[in-house]
Amino acid sequence: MHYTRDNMAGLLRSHDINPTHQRIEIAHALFSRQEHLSADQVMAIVNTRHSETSKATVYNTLKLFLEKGLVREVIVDPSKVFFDPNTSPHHHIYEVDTGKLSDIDAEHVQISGLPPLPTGMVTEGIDLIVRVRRAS
Amino acid sequence: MHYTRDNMAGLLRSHDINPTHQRIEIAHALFSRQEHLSADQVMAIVNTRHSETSKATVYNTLKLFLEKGLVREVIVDPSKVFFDPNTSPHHHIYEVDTGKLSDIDAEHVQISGLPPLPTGMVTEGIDLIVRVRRAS
DNA sequence: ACAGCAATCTGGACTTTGTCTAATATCCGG
DNA sequence: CCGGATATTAGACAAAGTCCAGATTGCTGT
Repeated sequence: MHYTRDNMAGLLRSHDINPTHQRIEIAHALFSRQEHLSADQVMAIVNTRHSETSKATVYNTLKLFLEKGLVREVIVDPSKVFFDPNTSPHHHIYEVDTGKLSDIDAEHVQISGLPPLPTGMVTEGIDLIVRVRRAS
Repeated sequence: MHYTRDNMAGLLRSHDINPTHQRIEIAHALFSRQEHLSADQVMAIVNTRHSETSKATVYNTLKLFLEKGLVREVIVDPSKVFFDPNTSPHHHIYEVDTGKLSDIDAEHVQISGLPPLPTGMVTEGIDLIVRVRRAS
């Protein structure tokens, strides 16, 4: 299945998002690349094409996608948030010197021995980040 | 053992840090509380006392402490970095609605099944963050 | 077609966190 | 007490993100 703009409209609708021109472009930027992009990068990509999309819209749209479960937020760099079109359970490897971020499939990763949560709390998600750097 | 300012001087020296007045105050803020503090919070605490410490010094000092292994950085909130005086291996629970951050001792937590690292890479650290919220 | 209305988009001002710089202050050895 | 290295400072700056009031878009019913 390819990530055409038409398919993006369907994807948005299936997540209860009104598929506007700008939203389709932003979704396309994320899904056609299958990469982790910052808001900045999304804006740059979307604005190399014909139509201009404002900063406010990029941020609003990414937040909307997040709420609707279309993308995931990855917080590894203190200076910017990355948005991840892969919402299946997985973890991340972060190369601290280059900023490169890649996925680890959660399928074979086992985390055991976590203490019980405080009462009345539910888990929203577990983020596992392996920070690596080039051996010196 | 109490976290007096005198003991802070020793702690700093043992980490190869010249114990100046400002550095002692900042270390004291972190270690006497044993809490996760942001740069902002550190500055607020340090400046309620007699002496004023500039923003630049607070940031410089926290970065220095980080390099010297005196504190650890915790990246869970896109808008600010927390500094953790606990450098022993441990993980974190983050309450997404309140911003409260607490420790999970790593002793009994087992993480298995991680894939091999790309060649030439070494692990700098593994961050495990359990994001929780009040059940609704 | 088109008036009315809700949803969306926009530029730009604003906030916050953090960095940088050049000048000043402090400390220490001789 | 001089001189150099180390530390601190105020304030300008940068980057990410938020907010708002006004303009656009795209339905809906007639």
